Amino acid sequence: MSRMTRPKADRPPKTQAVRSRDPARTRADILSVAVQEFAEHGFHGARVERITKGAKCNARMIYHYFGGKEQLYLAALDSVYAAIRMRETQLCFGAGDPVAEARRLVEFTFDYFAENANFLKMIRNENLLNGMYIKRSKTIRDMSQPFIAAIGDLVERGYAAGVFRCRPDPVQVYVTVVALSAHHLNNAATLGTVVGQDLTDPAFQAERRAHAVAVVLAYLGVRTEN
Amino acid sequence: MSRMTRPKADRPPKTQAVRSRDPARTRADILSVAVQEFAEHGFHGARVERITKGAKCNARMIYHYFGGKEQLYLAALDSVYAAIRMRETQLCFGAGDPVAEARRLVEFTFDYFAENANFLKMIRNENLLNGMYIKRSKTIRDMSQPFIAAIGDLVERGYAAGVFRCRPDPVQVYVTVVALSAHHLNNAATLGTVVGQDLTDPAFQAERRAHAVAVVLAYLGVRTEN
DNA sequence: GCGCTAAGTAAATAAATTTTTATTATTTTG
DNA sequence: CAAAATAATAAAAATTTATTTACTTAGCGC
Repeated sequence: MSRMTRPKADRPPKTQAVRSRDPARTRADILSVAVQEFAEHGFHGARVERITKGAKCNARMIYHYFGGKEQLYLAALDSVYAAIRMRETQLCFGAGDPVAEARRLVEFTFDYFAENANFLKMIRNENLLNGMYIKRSKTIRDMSQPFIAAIGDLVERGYAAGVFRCRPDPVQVYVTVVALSAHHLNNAATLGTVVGQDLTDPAFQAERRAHAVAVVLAYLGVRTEN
Repeated sequence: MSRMTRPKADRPPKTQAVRSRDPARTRADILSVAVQEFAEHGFHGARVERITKGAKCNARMIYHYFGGKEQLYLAALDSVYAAIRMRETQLCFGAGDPVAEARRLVEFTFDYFAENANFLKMIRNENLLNGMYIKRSKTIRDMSQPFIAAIGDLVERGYAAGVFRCRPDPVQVYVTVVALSAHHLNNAATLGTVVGQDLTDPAFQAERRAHAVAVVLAYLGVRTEN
């Protein structure tokens, strides 16, 4: 009864932790949690309530900063693509031993997918939606062009040097590299059940990495007697 | 004339096409449409209303025959797995030229995925759900074991005969065959945007098929001078 | 300090989707 | 052929989920 700090007459004296005001941080928090949520559950499975819980903020903030669930999804998709684009520009292919470069190409792709699980998960969902949103994003469209061009160069150089024994379509090679690096992650649950192994196990992944490199090099006709 | 279909007095004389009673057909219709719906939109994106529309029946029927949306999803998943299991048992590997058999293995997998789009789509969604439901299905778990065992045999025979130059882990080979056959379909939307080609185009698919075979044979060390 | 703007909160609303209830009609069977 | 069983329908109810409204308050520039 005799509370020293008398609570508001018409409001329960909730000990609410008032979030300090920090627009940039709030926005970033929401986006970060949203990537996680959309990656984990897909667009339709994602719940804005879970996002607010995770970002420790109010649902209103999502509408304040992003406009709605859909726009938030788009922002999340853009953000994971921006991240990989940054990484891709860092490694510069073009010079050096074609065989070493080819190996590096596979290993980079493989490792990036393994380390950035959310990227593949976002993409898996985006494909479930038939690329509904990716088509809107101009920035995404032409981001991997240099990557594919680099593969084209690589193939030509390796063939000219006589270390590769074929000159395949760079697009096919690109798709193959990505497929070998991504499929076991994208389908870890079902494949794991079917083959009776845990595909997320580091030992399997290490084996898979070496296998992927071996497959690509063998296809290019590189001699690997060992 | 005594049986002139006189409309009920206390009910509007709606010209409703009364569905003839056929439990088996109704159930089958629902299941078939459900496979389509779940494949297209995933579990969370699927709408029971669309399923009833497609199956030309009432929502109540879904609960009548299956128990609910979740159980219907499980039935749909089982049904697509049952279909591929049936096909797999038909082609019997084991004898014959190892190289021809290996080629047949890749081509079968590739063609099955291409022709049965719903299978891959159901699986993609199931992985998005982290294999939540596949784990419950005992029948699915051990269905591909013979397939993998066949690959193991194939590898051994080919190696013994000297036509293969390595003896890889059958599981890795299996994952690779599936990856090469499935990834471009699973990611047609995003990959297509990124490489600027329509991956659903028959010409691309034909090229991809040949590529997949070439990659696997090259990896196994088969000489294909041509 | 003062007031204004925008960040933040709580709670209501609106919309959608799944699930049940109540009822009718058809087929099967004793 | 009557009665029981069950397939089918319409519509309501329950539930979940996204979005808005109305309001509060912190923090910044003056």
